[in-house]
Amino acid sequence: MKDRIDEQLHSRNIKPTAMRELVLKVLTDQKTAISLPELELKFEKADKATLYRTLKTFEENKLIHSINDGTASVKYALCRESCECYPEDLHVHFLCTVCEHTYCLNDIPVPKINLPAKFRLENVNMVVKGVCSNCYT
Amino acid sequence: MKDRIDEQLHSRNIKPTAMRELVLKVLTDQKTAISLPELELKFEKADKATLYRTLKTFEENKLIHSINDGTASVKYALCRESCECYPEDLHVHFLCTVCEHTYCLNDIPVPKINLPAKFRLENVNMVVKGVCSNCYT
DNA sequence: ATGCTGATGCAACCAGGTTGCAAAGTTTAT
DNA sequence: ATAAACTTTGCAACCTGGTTGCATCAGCAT
Ligand SMILES: [Mn+2]
Ligand SMILES: [Mn+2]
Ligand SMILES: [Zn+2]
Ligand SMILES: [Zn+2]
Repeated sequence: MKDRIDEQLHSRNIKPTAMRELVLKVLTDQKTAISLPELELKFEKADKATLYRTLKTFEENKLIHSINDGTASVKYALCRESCECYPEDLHVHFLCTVCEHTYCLNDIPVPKINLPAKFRLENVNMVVKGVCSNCYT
Repeated sequence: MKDRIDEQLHSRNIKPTAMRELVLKVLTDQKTAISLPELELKFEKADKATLYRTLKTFEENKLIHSINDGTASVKYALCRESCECYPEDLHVHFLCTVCEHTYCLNDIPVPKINLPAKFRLENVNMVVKGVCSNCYT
């Protein structure tokens, strides 16, 4: 288990500290994306700033990606093994208005957009809001 | 001028107060979307809470729509005359990473997405980040 | 004029995010 | 082995955008 975690960290050139292993473990166990405040709650006693910087490190090294779902807090989720966060790697996200969970729709790539002349695309954030299958009536 | 403004307010069932006229005037003159903090700066002396509530009223009545571009602050821009903010009315937004302006790409509708089974779509926020034509090198 | 309703202004508050700095831990050089 | 250099952590403080409670004010109906 720990081996697998450390391997993941190593593959993204992140030094495996105790804190980082714990955070990555939490992220791995998540089925939906998690925010910094939510992450704090996963620990008995953990420093917000450290978690914040851990997430930043993870994101900079493309171990995780951030999602702006329009709620108060940014969510984070693991990148796939092969992900380099290029526009063509991106997928759609889904925010359920009932359970408030944010899903990575890994199988749904962000559609290609034809921008006006002389607009250069670098990144895309596409979030669909609605009701998820768990909350479906 | 004022006639036009009041007409717009009236068409969305918003009582035309002095404050609202001023705010709508600012929004009309904007070429790019504007945030609450930016809106505050447009006035010599204006109350944040009032502006906040004005924007909320405008949004609830579909005179404006909000844009979550991933920056610290939510942006607002006028809806088109015919807009009812249904999913099929939505367009793509563009955040320039150089000038930091957020554009409504009114001519680019948000592409239709096929969600997984039993996911119901209610709304979509699609923001492209990159370099705009003004900042294009 | 009087009273009702909604809009405004002010102040205080809240939460997420961010930073400075010193202590602790790790790596590298001598 | 020891010291120096660098990285990570923990704590506290701070900033900012957003939000709310409440008293006052303006407009409209009676
Ligand atoms: Mn995702
Ligand atoms: Mn728009
Ligand atoms: Zn749900
Ligand atoms: Zn630009």
